[in-house]
Amino acid sequence: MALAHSPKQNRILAALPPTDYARLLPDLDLVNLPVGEGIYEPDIRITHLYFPVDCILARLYELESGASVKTSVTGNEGMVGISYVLGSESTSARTVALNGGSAFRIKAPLLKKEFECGGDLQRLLLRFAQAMIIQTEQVSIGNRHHTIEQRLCHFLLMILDRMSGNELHITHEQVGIFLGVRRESITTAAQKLETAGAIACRRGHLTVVNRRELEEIAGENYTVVSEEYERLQGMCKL
Amino acid sequence: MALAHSPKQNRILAALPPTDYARLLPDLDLVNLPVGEGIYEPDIRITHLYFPVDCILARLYELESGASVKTSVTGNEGMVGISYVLGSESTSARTVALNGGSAFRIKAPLLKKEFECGGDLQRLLLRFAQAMIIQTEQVSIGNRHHTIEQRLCHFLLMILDRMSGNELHITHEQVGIFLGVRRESITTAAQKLETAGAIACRRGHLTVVNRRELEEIAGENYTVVSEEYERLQGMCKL
DNA sequence: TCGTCTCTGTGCGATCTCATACATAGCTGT
DNA sequence: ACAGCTATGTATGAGATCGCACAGAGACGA
Repeated sequence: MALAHSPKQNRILAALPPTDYARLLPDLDLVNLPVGEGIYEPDIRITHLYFPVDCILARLYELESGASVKTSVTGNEGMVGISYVLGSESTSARTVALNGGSAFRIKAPLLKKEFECGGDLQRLLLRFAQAMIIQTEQVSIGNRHHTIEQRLCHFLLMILDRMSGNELHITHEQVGIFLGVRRESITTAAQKLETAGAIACRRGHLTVVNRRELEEIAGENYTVVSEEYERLQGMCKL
Repeated sequence: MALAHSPKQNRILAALPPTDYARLLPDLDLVNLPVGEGIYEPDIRITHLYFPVDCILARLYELESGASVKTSVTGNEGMVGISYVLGSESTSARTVALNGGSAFRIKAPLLKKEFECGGDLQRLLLRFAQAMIIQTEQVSIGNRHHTIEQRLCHFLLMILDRMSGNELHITHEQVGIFLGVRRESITTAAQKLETAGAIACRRGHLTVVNRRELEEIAGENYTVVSEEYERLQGMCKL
């Protein structure tokens, strides 16, 4: 059900034929992205693309009112900056590191050129774009029809699928920013999940102790996304 | 601000170089899609792709609970079934005709083959995919942070941009299905918009009489999407 | 013209979430 | 150990939306 976490390499890069990978390698820089680091800012030209290795990045919208909401998260199953490849040189969302870690960085035009060659890289990136659309849609559905508790479960599962271990270093406040709700609502929802035996909270930490329970509460919504990502993952295993 | 409606042809097809278009032409069937027609159903293999000419198609999710919500709409600025091109042979959403009309239909593998040649068609379709991501994200933001009244405005604007004329044949009930809210909520929201002089309602009809007012109420949300589509449209004018 | 069906309008209590305010608890550095 | 800061817990009233119930109004065929 979950993406198996394969540490220390990005899956798309790992799935490339050796010759393709070798051609990219000289242009790939391994960089460290600390938690909270802003990768892209609204309407600022995209210059580099990122292949997460063990970090998790989130696409975050901030409204004029101060309200915010994440639309998708990406770990080592994908690439950040896909919109550049699709033909947009900037977007109106921020991209921030939800979980710190390393990523391979490459100059955007270089990767786009490789993409346009139409080989496995293209195939993998398009597949990832599709998975991202599905994820974004599921978040949208959740925003409309699910309770905060359910959305919290979904959010935790998405993160869990993209990290090793089961302990998150994150505050209720930060979770609230991503889900677009108040900190107090997260506190309340987290308490319910704690009572249900799904998670354990400590100041600034959140540990998932019963993944199955989270899936139960999240409901059908999570299944759809994970299935789409499994198909993507299947390709990466080629 | 709005996509200018250019009747009787799909914009992506119109933007293709004559030779590319000529190559596709024999495989393009002009078909009529009546209102409510289901183009794709969940988990059913996609066999054909559609280039709307004067119909509007919506991507609609239906939950087990019976709740529903649309995630994006597509008119003659795009293609329906983009997920196939991106590598998914089915999706878990339905696609339905929100507004009846004609569309060019083509066998999916044929179009994909042409896409893989990497010319202008690829460039245009990727750009459209990007615009669709932005649209989906904006819908998601609205689902989280906007009132029903605002979302109704956004919805009407998205449709208005994709049709000729300003009168929609649609019931409150149907609008409710797309926005994922009760029929009564649409009635109430529509009344407010009518009082504000933005729209006029008759049984089964909804006429936009003051577009500017709708934009005003919809707020920043609409601007972002329309800007992205303007960029796409800019490419189609090439 | 009448009856029927669909669409629209309205009211009411329940629920979820918000905004605000304030209290407590856990780190951290001196 | 203590002060100060940050994170978490709790309470209250307001607002948006829901679910349900029912009333009127427009279309349409018998």
